Amino acid sequence: MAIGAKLRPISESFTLKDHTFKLLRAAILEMDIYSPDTDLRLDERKLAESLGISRTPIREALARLAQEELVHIVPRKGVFVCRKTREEILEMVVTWAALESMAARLATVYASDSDLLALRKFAMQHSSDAVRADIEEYSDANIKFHQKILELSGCSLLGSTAEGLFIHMQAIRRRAMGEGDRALKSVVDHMEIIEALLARDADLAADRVREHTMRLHVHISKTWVRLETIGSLKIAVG
Amino acid sequence: MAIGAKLRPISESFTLKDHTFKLLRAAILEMDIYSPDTDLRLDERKLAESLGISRTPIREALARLAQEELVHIVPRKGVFVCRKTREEILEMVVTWAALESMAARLATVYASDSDLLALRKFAMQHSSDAVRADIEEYSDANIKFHQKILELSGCSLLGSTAEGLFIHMQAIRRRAMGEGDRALKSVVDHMEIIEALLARDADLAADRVREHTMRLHVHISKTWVRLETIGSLKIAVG
DNA sequence: TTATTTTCTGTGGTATACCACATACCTAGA
DNA sequence: TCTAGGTATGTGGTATACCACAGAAAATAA
Repeated sequence: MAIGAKLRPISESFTLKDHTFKLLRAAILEMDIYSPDTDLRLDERKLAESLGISRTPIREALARLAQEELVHIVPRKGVFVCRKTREEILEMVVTWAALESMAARLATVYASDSDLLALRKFAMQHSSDAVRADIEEYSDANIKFHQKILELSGCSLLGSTAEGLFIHMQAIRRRAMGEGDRALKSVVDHMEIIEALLARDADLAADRVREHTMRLHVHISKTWVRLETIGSLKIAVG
Repeated sequence: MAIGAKLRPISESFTLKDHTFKLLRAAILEMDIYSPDTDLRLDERKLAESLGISRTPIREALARLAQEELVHIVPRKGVFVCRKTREEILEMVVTWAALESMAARLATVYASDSDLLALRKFAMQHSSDAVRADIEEYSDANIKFHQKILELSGCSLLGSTAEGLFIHMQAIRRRAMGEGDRALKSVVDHMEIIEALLARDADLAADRVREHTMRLHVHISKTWVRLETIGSLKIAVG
C-alpha cells in the first residue's frame, strides 16, 4: 500500500485559535467559578507561555469567549471569568425553560417512539442514583436528560442556543440538586414529562417541561440570597 | 467653576475592536444578504485599509462575528458573510417563537397596564400601514412590536438571546410580509395578543404569540422552496 | 491540443514589537 | 508622619512582518 493511503487530512483546517477556544472553554467549565477564593483572572501572556504559543490566537479565542459572555475583557485591566449574578442566573433558567419547553412540544411530533422509550429507559436507570442520594451521579444524568429533550426536538438551533447557557446551568443544577429533596422530586417530574411525550400531548409536555424548570427558578430565587454579592465581587468594572 | 467639573470620561474604554465589531455588524445588517449577486466576501486587508487601522482589531471583531455565526472564517480561503439555509431559517423562527412565547407569558405578570396600553396604541397606529399595503413601513413596526413584547417580559436575556436571531429575522419578516395578505392577518394577530396580555391570561398570551410566529414558520416552509439552493451557494466549504 | 508541472499571487494564521494606560510603589517635601 | 508627585511595572490594544497553504495562472512536456 502506498504511503499516505490511509492518512487523513490533519484534522482539516486545524487552527490554534479554535483549539485554544475549546481548551479555555473546557477549562472554565471545570473551574469552580462560584467559589469565593477562585482566581478569576486570565493572563494572556501566562496562557501563551504555558500553551507554548503566541498571544494572538489566545486573544482571538478570548474575543470569542467574551462574545459568549463567558469572560469580561476590561481594557488595560485584565480578562476575568464571568461570574453571573443571581438575577442573571434566574434569567438563564427562564430562557432555558423557554427553549426546552418548545423542544418538548416539537418532540411530541418529531421524536420516534423508540427514541422516547430509550429516554425513559435512561431516566429509569438513573432514578436509583437519586434514591441513593448519589447527587453527583444523578446530577450528570439529570443534565443529560434535559439535553436529550432538546435533541429530540429535531431543531438543532434550540440545542445550540441552550448550549451557551449550559455551562452555567450545569453549575447551577449541581448546586441546587443537593438542596432539599429536589433529586427525588426531579425523578417524578422527569417521568411525567416522558409520559406526556409518549402520549404525544404537545401542550402537556411543553407545560410540564416549563414547570419543571421553573421550579428550579423558584427554588433559586427563594434559596440563593447571598450569590448576588459574590457575583458582583470583582466584576463591577466596566 | 473648577476645570473638569463637567468633563465626562472619554467614552470609557473605547477600543477599536469593539467599534469595528459594531460597524461590521451594522454593515451586514444593511446588506441584502440573500440577493444572489451580493459579494459575501470580507477581506481583512481591505477592511483594514478602508478603516485606516491594522488587521489585528479587525480580526478580533471577525472572531466575535464568527461566534455569532454571522460570518464563516475559512482558513486560507476567506471570510464570508453567512447565508442561512431554508432549514436554518426555519429553526430560527422556531427558536424565536420559543423565546417570545415565554416573554409574553412573563409579560402578563410583570408588564404594567400602562406599558401594555402603550403597546396597543403603537400597534393601532401602525395598523393603517398594513391596510395601505405600505409594507416597508409596516414591516418595521411589526418587528418593533415583537421586540417590545420581549422587553416587557422583564427578562433581558430573552431579548438579548433573540437579538442574535434578529438580524436574520428582520430580513425574513420583510420578505415574507409582502407575500399574500400576511400584513392584514398580522394586525389581527397582534391585537389578539395584546388582549390576552391585558387580560393577564398567561397561557393564552403564550399560545397566541407562539402560534403567530409559527404561522410565519408554516408560510416559509410552504413558500420558500428555492432559498436552500441559494443559501448553500458558496458557503458549502466546512 | 491536452495534460501536467511549476510558479505566482493572495488569503488567513501566527509571532513579535511597541504603545497607552492603570496601578502600586517609592521618594521628596511639608 | 503624612501627602503630593514621580517612577516602575504590568496589562490589554495595536501595528507590523512573516508564514503556510490554496488556487489560479503560466510554463512545459506529451
